[in-house]
Amino acid sequence: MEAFLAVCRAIHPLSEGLEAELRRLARLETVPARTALLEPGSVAQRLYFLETGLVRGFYLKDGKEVTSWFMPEGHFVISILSFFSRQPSHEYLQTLAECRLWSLTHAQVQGLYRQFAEFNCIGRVLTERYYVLSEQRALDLRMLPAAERYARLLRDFPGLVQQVPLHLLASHLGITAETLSRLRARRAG
Amino acid sequence: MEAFLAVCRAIHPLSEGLEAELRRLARLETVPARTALLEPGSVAQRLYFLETGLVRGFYLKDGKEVTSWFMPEGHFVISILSFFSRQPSHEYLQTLAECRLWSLTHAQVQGLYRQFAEFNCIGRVLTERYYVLSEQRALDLRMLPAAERYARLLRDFPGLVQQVPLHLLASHLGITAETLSRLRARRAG
DNA sequence: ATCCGTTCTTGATAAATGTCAAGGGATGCA
DNA sequence: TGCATCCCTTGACATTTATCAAGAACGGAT
Repeated sequence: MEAFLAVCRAIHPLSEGLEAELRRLARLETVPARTALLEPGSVAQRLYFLETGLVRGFYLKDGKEVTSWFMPEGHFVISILSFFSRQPSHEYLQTLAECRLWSLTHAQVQGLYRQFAEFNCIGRVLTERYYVLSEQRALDLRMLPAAERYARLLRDFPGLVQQVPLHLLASHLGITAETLSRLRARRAG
Repeated sequence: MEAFLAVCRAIHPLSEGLEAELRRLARLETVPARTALLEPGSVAQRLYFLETGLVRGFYLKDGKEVTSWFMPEGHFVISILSFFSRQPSHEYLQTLAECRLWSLTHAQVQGLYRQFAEFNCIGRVLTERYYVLSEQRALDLRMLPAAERYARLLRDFPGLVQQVPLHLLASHLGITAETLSRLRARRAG
């Protein structure tokens, strides 16, 4: 809870009322690895803050899983498309390790926006921040060769290679597990 | 100007003070086709609202232009990465037709956020909205075959094919002009 | 200790797409 | 009118990556 509040506070001071509401509304849950936080067909109802653990988002393409992102602890976790557009998701959210999660419902978040003007500033800055990360990911996927994308993933998420199986990394990089395996063999990395 | 204000008003009512400031600060310019609004190396200083015309964003990859997006009239136009992260851009913004543009500097936008709490709500909702569009684009690029991406581009931007040369469309779809040409020959579209 | 499933690697082959090159057709300008 | 340029198409070929298949290495469960 403190980590979550600290992220908000770093953007804009929290009024007493807002902090109290956040503490009152936020729900804590601890879930084991390989738990689904969201499944296709349902509308994303909760905004999660990942205190500890690791989460990924993925889609199915021709029956196979394509990992769209990984999110480490200290970050917010949602399906952007479903949570913001209020449409049924095509995306899965899944824990990759035991996770400690704080969450608010979509309705609660909207209520906080109405009740506390300052919360709009926090929401705006957070949205901008994750938008930038998302654009950078999309750009990398588009502009860099697979080997370089792998190198950056290693740089940006050291330890991820130890935590998740290779085929998840491969699908995130936009290549098959076989291609990634050969890539590593060539570069001895 | 009215189109710009209408988009804002549809999200949150504008106080007299905010509307007056927007009218006072916003700068109008009319520029011919093929004008650069942003070039690599400089930090994006302005947030544009495109009243009429057509704009694209593109990068250079191995010396060749890769179009990352097109934006039609009635929309906001910025380099997300440069404007939000305040880093020198790698992206070009370029008009594809004569454009009528209203714009605010980054400093002006930040000032409005500080001065008018309601503006944070507008900024938040707009950021969410474009974030969703960006995610959907990235997802399409990743999950759909090239032919389907082309079909959707035709659907989402009817008229674009008449306005811009084929190789711009191709690079936006993530394929070469030759491949797109063959694709159209096969499907007779 | 053994069995079983998962992960990772490697090889052979196929499919998709890129690259290079050439040519036709439209457009604008001298 | 003629020329230059740009746009689009098509062909031949190279390259990249996927697909299919097999097997080795590892760990957990019984």
